[in-house]
Amino acid sequence: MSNNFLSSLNDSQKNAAQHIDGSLLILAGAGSGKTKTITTRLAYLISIGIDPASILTLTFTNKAATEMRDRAYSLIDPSMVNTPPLLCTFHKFGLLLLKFYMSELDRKNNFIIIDTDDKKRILKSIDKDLPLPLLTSEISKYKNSILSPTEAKAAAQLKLYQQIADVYEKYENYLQKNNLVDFDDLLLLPYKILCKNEKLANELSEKYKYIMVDEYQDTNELQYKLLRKLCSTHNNLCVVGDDDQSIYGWRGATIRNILNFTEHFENTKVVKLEENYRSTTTILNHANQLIEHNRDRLGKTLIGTRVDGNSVKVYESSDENEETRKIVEDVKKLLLSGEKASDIAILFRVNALSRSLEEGFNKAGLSYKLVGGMKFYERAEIKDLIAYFRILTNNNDNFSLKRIINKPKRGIGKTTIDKLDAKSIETKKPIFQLLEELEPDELSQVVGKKNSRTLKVFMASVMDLKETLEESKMRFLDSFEDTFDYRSSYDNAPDGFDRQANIDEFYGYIRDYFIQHPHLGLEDFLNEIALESENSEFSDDMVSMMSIHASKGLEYKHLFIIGLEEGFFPIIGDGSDIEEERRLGYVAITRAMDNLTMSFVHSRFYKGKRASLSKSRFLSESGLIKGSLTIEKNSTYKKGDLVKHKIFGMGRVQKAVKAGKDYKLTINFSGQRRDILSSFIEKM
DNA sequence: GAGTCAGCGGTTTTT
DNA sequence: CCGCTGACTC
Repeated sequence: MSNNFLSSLNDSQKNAAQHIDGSLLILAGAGSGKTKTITTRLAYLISIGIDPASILTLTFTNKAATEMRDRAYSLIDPSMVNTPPLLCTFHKFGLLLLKFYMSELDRKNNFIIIDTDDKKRILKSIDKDLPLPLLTSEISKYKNSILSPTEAKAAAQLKLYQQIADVYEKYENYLQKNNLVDFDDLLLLPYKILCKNEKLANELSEKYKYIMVDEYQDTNELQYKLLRKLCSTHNNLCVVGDDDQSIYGWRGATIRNILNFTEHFENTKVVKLEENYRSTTTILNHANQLIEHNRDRLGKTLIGTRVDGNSVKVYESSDENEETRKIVEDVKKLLLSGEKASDIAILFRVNALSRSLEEGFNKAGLSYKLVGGMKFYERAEIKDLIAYFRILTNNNDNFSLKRIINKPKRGIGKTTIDKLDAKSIETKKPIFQLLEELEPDELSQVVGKKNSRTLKVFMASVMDLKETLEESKMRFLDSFEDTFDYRSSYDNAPDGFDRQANIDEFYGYIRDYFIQHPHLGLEDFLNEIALESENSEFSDDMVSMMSIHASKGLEYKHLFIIGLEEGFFPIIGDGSDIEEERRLGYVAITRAMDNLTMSFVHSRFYKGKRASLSKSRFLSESGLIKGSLTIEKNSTYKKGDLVKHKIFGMGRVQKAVKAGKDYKLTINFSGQRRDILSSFIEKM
């Protein structure tokens, strides 16, 4: 094996890559060669004789896992490696553990993974009055804080939260009964198993002696605890992340994991990767200025390695049409000058802002791709097929059965389903079993004669299909269509063409899977795709449009960020976190390599109304425009407000006394107290 | 049970 | 403005 893979690293990168034992925190700024560093470390560990099977690398997305695997394998001489190191997403790792050790929780390992949509449907069926977004997020929070329904109930003070805890309990029972597992369970259940069986926990910890985690700033409480268990015998945990790029707080990630890493794990070595190889120094300069306004950070400044450029522009437009016109013009010029469309991207904080852009691009005849729309597996027709396949592998899956019991339409409506549900609860048997076991006249008593006949015919087809599946999984797909005519049910639908194309693609995909994995069955396929979001191919040469969240990890030579207006970016109001908004701004700016254009408008048409807007504070904070003019001068101040002074920098208000139009403020500037009039202060 | 229409609410997204 | 939900009719 060649060891010269280290030679292309800079000193800090090398320092991190050659670290062997003990905990390591790599603070990797945007564009600082993060992936290169940890893939090199992986190769390095193997090159010095550490058993690849003892190295575990965890990522968040399949995309990151694939990219890392590719890059790591290109560094390793495959002939040296017997077992490749395990490199996968957190959830995939959880799934593997559950497949092996589910019995520790007295559950069978033929469970089915449900997605967010399934979860919502189940919750809705348990309680249709409580607001669904609250329910889903609260239950997720409970699970991520390892709170059982009983504990959640005990902790609930308000009636609302008692109700939520109640639904949580029913939801958990439902999952257990149907042997379903949600995404949170893929982390929670392994954790429970490791808590329950200490011997096993130690064995696993011994097995995975070297653990690496990517994007550590996006881990949640549960992931941290799981990691703790896994490192309990060695403390060889290497995490990579950037506290300034933590943008998933709203879905449970806790930035504290990375901020407190050195306290969580003893004798941590910290390596900062601050050299940025991506952007011009001008761009970096503005990114740095912006993020400086945050308080909760470890503190790190990106150092440019590229030349300074005249590379940042601000566009001011009266409305979104003018904004679009300017961008379309710029994009046209870039393309004419020979730039590749795939080197150009437009980012926005809110997906709704893509509309006027899309119109403008269409009018101008420019092709574009909108990243992150409806996912393949979220399409109704695909979900229907998955539901069909699920009931074939898991008879307990009432939920999937109900989804397809009337698809294609066979005259079974809500009332009938309700009756079956009631009977299912009464007899404590899954609907599938009822339909199978009850004699036709018994079933008639539940749902009526006509429905009974329909359902019996339906069941006979399902059972036939099950048999075919056992005999030959390849023949099964044809039999499926022959029996249920699912594809042809879209023959005359208005959007039938697209849907049938999706169905064909899906069938093709399954066939391919069966060919690739002759020893694996339908059940394996289902669990595989549950964790998979399609990686849209980046081969098309088109201009990309996407949310800032979707842009994470990507880079573009020419970047436009639109919608820099208060309310759109940053979003303000409850549930929004200004520091996280600012990190989003930082992520957005640091996607740009050569040219960056930031755009704001005076008014925008949104939610059916035209709203007048003021420019984003981020424009002044990043030093792109002279600020203060648009900052509200007569706003009120109170204790705890974050403020900024031209000379003294950022501080927090300790006391505010009204003095005429102004306030007299006592401000704490990093330990230094000063009294300053509010007219000299910018509110953050 | 299936199709139609008013009314409501509408950050960010991966697994 | 646009898409989804739920009440209402055939």
